[in-house]
Amino acid sequence: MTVTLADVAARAQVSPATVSRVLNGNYPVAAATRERVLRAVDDLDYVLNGPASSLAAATSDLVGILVNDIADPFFGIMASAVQSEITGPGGRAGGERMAVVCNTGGSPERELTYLTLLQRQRAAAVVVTGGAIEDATHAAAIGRKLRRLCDAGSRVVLCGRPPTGAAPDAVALTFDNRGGGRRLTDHLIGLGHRRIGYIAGPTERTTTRHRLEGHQEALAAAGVANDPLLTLHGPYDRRSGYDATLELLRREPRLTAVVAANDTVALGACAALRDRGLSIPGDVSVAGFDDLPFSIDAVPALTTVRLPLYEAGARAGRIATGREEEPPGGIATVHGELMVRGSTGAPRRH
Amino acid sequence: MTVTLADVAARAQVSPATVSRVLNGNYPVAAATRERVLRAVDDLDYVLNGPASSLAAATSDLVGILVNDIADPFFGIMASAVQSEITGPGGRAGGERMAVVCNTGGSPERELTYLTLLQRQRAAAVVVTGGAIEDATHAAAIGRKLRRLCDAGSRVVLCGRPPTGAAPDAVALTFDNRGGGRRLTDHLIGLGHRRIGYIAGPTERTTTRHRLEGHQEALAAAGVANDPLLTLHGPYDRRSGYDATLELLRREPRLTAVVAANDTVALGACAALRDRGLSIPGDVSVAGFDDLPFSIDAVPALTTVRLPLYEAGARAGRIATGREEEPPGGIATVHGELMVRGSTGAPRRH
DNA sequence: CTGTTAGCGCTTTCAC
DNA sequence: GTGAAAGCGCTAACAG
Repeated sequence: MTVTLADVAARAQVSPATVSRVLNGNYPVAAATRERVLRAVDDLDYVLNGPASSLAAATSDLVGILVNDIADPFFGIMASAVQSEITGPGGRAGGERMAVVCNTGGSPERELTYLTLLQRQRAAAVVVTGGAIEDATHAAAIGRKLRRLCDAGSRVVLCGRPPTGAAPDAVALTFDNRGGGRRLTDHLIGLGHRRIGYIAGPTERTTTRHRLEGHQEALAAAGVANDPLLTLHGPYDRRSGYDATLELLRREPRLTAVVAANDTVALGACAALRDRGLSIPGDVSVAGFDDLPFSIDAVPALTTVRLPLYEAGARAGRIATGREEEPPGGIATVHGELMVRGSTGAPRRH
Repeated sequence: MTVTLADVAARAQVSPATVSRVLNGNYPVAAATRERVLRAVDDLDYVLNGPASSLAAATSDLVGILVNDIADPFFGIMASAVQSEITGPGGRAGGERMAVVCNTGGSPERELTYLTLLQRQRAAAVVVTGGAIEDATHAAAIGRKLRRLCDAGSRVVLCGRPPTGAAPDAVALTFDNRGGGRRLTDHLIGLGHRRIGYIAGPTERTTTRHRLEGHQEALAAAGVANDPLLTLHGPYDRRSGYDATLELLRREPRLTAVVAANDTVALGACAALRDRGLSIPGDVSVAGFDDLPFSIDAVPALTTVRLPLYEAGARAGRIATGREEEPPGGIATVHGELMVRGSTGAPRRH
């Protein structure tokens, strides 16, 4: 029924081994023979059987990419970058590696499931993006899984996630969330703000904690009291920013600035302020994090911390496929850049 | 070295066949035996070898999703929806199917490459999202490839792309781009606009053509001349909207409205108008297409055509995995909804 | 440079 | 309800 490598061999009048060698291009074959084989492949519309090939060779051309939410450009950009870098020479079968993008929804269970599935597929590499869950049990389980993946021969790269002690072989490209958060709030304090609301991400995530810690560090350094009432937690979505902003306004009418966990949340904050008839930054300044493409189009344009998501993803992809050397110690920190734009300004006078 | 099914069988004191049956859960096995096997699996940290399993069973649990640009929420939303629906009962090995998201960058070559790769992996299903290239040669090549995939047993679903004559077995969920474009321009004409610029997408794509045709249909119906100078083509990005808007303003100073090929392009148009000191919609109205999440946060909020991307993707995922019946004739049209918001209004008086 | 020969680890009839 | 055995289609030594 379906045409196999043996059929191609028969038609090209060579042995199956030769066909395999031509297809994988990793072994010297006479030009004439190669021609004949290639023609036979073409004539028969032959397509290599991936599972059979992976089984025999004990590796696959699949590269897993774990993301929290593929519909969020934060992850989309990284995934796209990883993918653009994993193709090319180095793999089997013409270097055509395939990206398997897995949507975990931020759930540790799904994260584990996908890691198992990738191990099952004998993935050549796995890139895990985004912050980690801080729950000790889950963290340990995921660490163990990552280590098993490494042991099984998959390369593991964390992109935007702190290193896991449990998986020492995994390379980590960590975002400097703390430093970025620090600089952002430093900027606001420099403008004269003192009553600053903070809309944090979901609890129990490293990204959330680090950004928040940076914020608090800045407050402390400036001698500004850290009023716990001014910090709210919520998911990384617009709604959370909207609701939290209204709540902050209720709790502290003298609020002059809102720092959001990321740009999407900041957009929600802006919407809430507009709906309340408050001007940005005249009445309240707003700042985000990440510098996603839409942030420049907010009105006024969003002050934020630019994370080089594409560059980080690309690097992760290269490391995952052995096209770039690992950073020393297997860990590299990726820094963000403060982008001061129209959404922040001096606080209003009373 | 690595633990195999035979190891599990030995430890559970059963035959490999039995272990396989337990793992696949598609065959009666005594409860006690199952328990023993499951324990052995756990004890040994056994993970099924996917390639071996796929080879023996002649199918895989991989579902391919082709997108033009994973960093674009338009595709991210559909991909996420497809993925959320492909897991669950029906597949082998506990129903855990894996999504393979492939970024084609809109290039027909890459599209073909990925389809081949998916065929090589013996993908259980393939969902192709986004508009098709209109070039006859490429269209035919892709049609042939899709048909071969169908023949090889993969289910093929087109999501947001017109049906391909070449692959009659493929199910198509088509977006009503023409109708949406028509309603959008009808709306502007209803407001009194006559000099309307149109920033179309890249040439040679069905999505571009259909949206544009809808626009022209509306002009014709209202007896408004279709000035070819007022239609510009460009990629689906912000930059294109920005540049094209400046060009339109140059070509036609009396311009009172700009219709963009999608929301991202519309955002670029808004930016250009702002930079020129023109107010929206006071001086110029702007409309987009798709209703991506950020569109509501544009200032003023963007008038656009909402496409139910998530719903369409979810349906595609269900059909791809046999959890929902195909639409009659294998074709269904997905309609958009006109969302009138602040970015469109009556034209200014001269 | 090319052919021969064993498997890779699993599924699946076919018996029992 | 369970086991034995025969491949699935390919790759990788090993010869030549």
